[in-house]
Amino acid sequence: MKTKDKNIKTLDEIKDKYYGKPGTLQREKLESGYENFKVGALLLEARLEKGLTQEELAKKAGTTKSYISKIENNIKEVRISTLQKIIELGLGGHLELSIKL
Amino acid sequence: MKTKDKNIKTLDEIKDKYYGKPGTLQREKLESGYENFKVGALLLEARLEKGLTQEELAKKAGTTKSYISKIENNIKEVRISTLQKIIELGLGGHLELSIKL
DNA sequence: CAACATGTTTCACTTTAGTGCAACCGTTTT
DNA sequence: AAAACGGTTGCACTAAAGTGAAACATGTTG
Repeated sequence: MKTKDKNIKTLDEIKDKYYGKPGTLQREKLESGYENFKVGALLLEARLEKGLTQEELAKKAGTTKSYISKIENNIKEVRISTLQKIIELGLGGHLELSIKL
Repeated sequence: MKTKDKNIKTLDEIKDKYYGKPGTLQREKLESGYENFKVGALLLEARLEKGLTQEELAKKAGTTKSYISKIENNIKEVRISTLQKIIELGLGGHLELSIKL
């Protein structure tokens, strides 16, 4: 890829590559945050906004790029505390949770 | 306790009991959603708003009251997908996630 | 094309969430 | 004061997250 060039290498290009063109099922899921499918997309987007590679994020968060990859591709479920840790340490942000009834 | 009397047996009374009077450290953490401490409080509040007992929630969500108790008391970490399941099946609501950078 | 960067995948190993059940503790209720 | 209700705690089991490291795919750059 090559996302180092100051963040914006267009998030949409990334989405196209990872989730298909707009209109496809996967892309719709990404956009609407369907089920836990959202988790990977959420982290991916946040990471790209920070202009970090998986490896950089992993190092800061105290984990490995392979694990980050698995989260972003929704291959592994993730604990809330783990996601929080990655976001806080790796991205300097924080996770917000809320229950809508 | 006795929360069946049409939902509101004052949420604040519950908070007092579980997290101490306003001003204490635990209560502050609850109110401000500090770290993963928030997860238990979040579920507790949502459940009380629906006027359900742990057992009723557990049954709907397909789990046990002991597990619900452990989540509410932050004794066990919880996966995002698991929390989603409990909220959707048990409370008829949904979990919202967002990353603040 | 060779070297490099980024991300994916596999394998193996340790820890822990998820689950069930049973016993227990305080409060209410009868 | 015994039974019922709501919640907590303990133990044991198994499925999967969490972790590391290495190999691989692919695109990019010198």
